[in-house]
Amino acid sequence: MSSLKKISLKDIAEVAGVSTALVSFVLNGKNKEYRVNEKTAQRILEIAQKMNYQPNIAAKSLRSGRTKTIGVVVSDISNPFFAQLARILEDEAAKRGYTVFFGSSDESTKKMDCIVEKLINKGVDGLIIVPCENSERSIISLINNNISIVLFDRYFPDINVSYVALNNCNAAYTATKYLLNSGYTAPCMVAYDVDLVHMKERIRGYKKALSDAGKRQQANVIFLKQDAPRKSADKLLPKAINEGADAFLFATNMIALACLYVIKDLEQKTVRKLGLVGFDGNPVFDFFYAPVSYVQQPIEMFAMKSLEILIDNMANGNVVQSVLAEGMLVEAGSCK
Amino acid sequence: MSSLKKISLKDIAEVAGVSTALVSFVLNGKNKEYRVNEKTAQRILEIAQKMNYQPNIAAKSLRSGRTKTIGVVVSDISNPFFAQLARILEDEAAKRGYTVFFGSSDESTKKMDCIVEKLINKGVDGLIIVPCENSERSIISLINNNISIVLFDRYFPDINVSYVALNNCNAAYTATKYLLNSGYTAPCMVAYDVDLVHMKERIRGYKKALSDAGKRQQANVIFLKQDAPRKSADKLLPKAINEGADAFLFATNMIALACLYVIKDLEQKTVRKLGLVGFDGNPVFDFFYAPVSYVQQPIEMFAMKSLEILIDNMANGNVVQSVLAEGMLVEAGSCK
DNA sequence: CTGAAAGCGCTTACAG
DNA sequence: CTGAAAGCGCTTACAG
Repeated sequence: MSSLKKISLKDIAEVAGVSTALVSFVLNGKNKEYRVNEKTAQRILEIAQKMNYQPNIAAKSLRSGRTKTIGVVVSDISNPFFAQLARILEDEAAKRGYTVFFGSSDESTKKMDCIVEKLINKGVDGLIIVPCENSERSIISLINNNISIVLFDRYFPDINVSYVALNNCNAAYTATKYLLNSGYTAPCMVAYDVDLVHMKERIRGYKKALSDAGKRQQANVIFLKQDAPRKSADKLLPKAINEGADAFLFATNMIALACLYVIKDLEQKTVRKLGLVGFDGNPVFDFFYAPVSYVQQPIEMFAMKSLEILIDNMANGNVVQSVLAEGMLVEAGSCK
Repeated sequence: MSSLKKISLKDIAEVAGVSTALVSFVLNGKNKEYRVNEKTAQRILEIAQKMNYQPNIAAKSLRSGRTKTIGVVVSDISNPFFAQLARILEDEAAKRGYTVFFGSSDESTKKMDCIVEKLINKGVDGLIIVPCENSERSIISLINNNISIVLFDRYFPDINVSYVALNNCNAAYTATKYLLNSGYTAPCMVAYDVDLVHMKERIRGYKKALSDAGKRQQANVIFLKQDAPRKSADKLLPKAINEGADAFLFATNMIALACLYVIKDLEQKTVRKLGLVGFDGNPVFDFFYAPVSYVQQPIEMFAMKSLEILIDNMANGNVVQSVLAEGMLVEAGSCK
């Protein structure tokens, strides 16, 4: 680090000829509260400025017990959806005086626990977590320890904790309805075989749309393995098409990508007839030879809301506040 | 945060009936060095374990002046190249007991300075920086303040500081040669109009390859605006093709993407004849109707090396160590 | 309106 | 081999 001796409160106090208490009051904007003499306050401020004072965060943290730091645990920071989230959180948190630590769980509860423990140990004031399958216990334990926390993207209906997520059921419903209205008769949903609400809800929306269209019997959900989506897609997609599927609803961006890799190698004339809708946009869609529509998530709003709720919780205690936002269907050129 | 009172050294000391000094020695693995009684050490360890002791990082930092934290400043964490880097750094740093803070400069020196200042203020032990245009002064000032730092992806030949980057000249040379060997006669390079070594070097490699092939005169570099690459590509690419360009070398992933958006709307038969090579892979390449080859950067190795050098510098003083790694050309199916 | 002092949890010379 | 104590830089009751 810097070899220049850092300026401390004491240095400023000496130059100003006052006590460190006074300097602390002034630099923390508490000069009114402690009725510091206006002129003295002014002088202290000027000196601090001139000496380019930077408070020692470690000392502040030790004293106050707060670090102005928050931890964010996502599935994988290199996944575009979460990379985008990271960027927005980074900027927004900075605006509010917070810094963010990121961690990737790879959808493993064990890793998630490990990262959360490290983050808490680092002294984060609160956590934004994308919980993975079977992580209910970990989340409950955090709540019991009175740690400020907001779940993101997914949540557990039985756990009373703040969350920010998409109204997945509605989004899938809209997407499916769109396919049906566009003339497709047998849309098939491609999902992950995981027990997480966002997935369940997307499937529920899909089924509900079919049901409302009098096609309850035709609901057809293909489940891919989360750790090898492409491999399962390789087998299952052609089979579904053979059995009459004329459209696909991809439950996540990664699923869409895996499936498009498979679909692009099928016969072009077959593919051109397919209706395709994904969750979250992707440049790849623009280059695919058949149009791909998608549900757009209001990710910026998600990021802001998560932060807002978390910061409010950290300041005023944990009051559960949740956001279930609507997605927006972005139609690709013309879908059929 | 947690409402449970955290366990401190003192708590352990009381239970063990020893002084906090002893506990500190043992828990920091300095029991040999301070010749702590073997049995006492064992007992302390057990008690610490049983009480689930977690050291207070703020106190440690305040005392030691180190935070076991490093700052990473990239152009934009949501750019896939840097998102990938982030993921690897996060994992590797954790293995070495470090945590990482990220910041995005948006290629602005002002933002870069601002982020760096915040990071230093947060007490990071060192920095990995992707320097932006005209940031020489900022880098020099960091060096003068004796801050451990490793430049990433780009560097300044005139500044004596550690860096980890691609051998850009060689990579561009190889890519251009590949195009020439594949039968293309007038490859054109598409670059950003910035004064950064990595860009200059890529252009130099391209020119050198042409020159070595006796085509020095045909060198043709198109410069896109970094803040609106697509817009400039819209004008300049068709013009280049009209003037005889039969292949393109895209200097970055973002440039490739912008150009492919433009190219895909051109006449198919024209495009199919084009030779296309980019820097860094991209799923989009797999879906483009013409094959796109690319130079692959050893990003994992980059991340490891940066960390290694930085950690070494932080421990043993700033000894300049640099890595200039070779890229690897990944040929798309068949290029022509 | 201001200062002296305690204390956050740790590490480490120093003394024995 | 072990303990008492200083001090990292800050905040904040407390006394005046």
